[in-house]
Amino acid sequence: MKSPRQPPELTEAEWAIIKAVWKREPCAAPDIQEELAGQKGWAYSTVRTLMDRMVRKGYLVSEKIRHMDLYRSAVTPKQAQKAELLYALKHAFDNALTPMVQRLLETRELSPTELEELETLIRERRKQAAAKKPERRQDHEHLD
Amino acid sequence: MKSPRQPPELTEAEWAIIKAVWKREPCAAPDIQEELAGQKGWAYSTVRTLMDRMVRKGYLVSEKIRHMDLYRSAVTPKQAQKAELLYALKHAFDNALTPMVQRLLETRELSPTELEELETLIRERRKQAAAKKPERRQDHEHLD
DNA sequence: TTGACATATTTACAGATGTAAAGAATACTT
DNA sequence: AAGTATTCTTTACATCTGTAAATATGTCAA
Repeated sequence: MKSPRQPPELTEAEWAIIKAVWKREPCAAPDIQEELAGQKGWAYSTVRTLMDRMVRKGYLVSEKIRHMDLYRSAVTPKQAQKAELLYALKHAFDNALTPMVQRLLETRELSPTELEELETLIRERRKQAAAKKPERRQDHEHLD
Repeated sequence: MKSPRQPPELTEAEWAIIKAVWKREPCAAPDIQEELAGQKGWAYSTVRTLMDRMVRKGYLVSEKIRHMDLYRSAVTPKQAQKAELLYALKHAFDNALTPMVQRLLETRELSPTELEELETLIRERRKQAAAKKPERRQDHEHLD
């Protein structure tokens, strides 16, 4: 037996699908087929199969409206992104966050703007952390 | 046909293997089997199969020394980490780096130390970038 | 040389994934 | 009502992954 990449752990094809769903939900399979026709050129049945499998996995939900199946996402972008990051963090970096960011910075040339954004990001965090210093953290707005 | 997650794109099992190889290379399959016996409890033949597949995929190389097969990694940790990051960056974040870091910061509670490390990291980068400002970038020590 | 080990090779098999054709059902148009 | 377009359902199949038993083969100690 295998432990399938925990909660949302998407494959490349699944990422394509769910991104299209996020963009147009609630939506029918043919919508997604069209949406992806350009990049993927998948046949309707392909898209459909993928979507139904994703329903079984809990990434999407579908409900039948008369003759049609309507799909919606069952995970938010946030959740899916987080899962992807956790996967990388765990396997490629043994959960060490700093090295991960470091490698990320080396991964491609950053524009001054990006660097600035990042610095601001971190500084904000630091301010926050400092502010709520005396608190027993563990539960914040982690409702995603 | 399918485009297999470009260059090094490792599965969970493969990550386990290659990390063990990095730790002990050059090494024989039984070494790795032992090394992972604890966490994974894989049979020798399992480890062996995985390793040989990884050779075919170009993640490892092996050479026969008399009666034994010696394995080495064919990709560096850096390369593998980078590939993993690129995968996440591309699929989960549409190549937008800042959002990725942002999500990463929300992904778990960061210690003040970590935050400080991160800030330093970015500041260093910024300094570098500023220094070599007038250069036509595109080619640095990106030999990984 | 004969076992006993250590190591390698072959073969298997279930489940996941990528991809889709063909056939069935429903709805829309004229 | 018949034909056409739309959507769904079934079935298929190759490849990849996780997992390993069984078998063979080379090595070394007695």
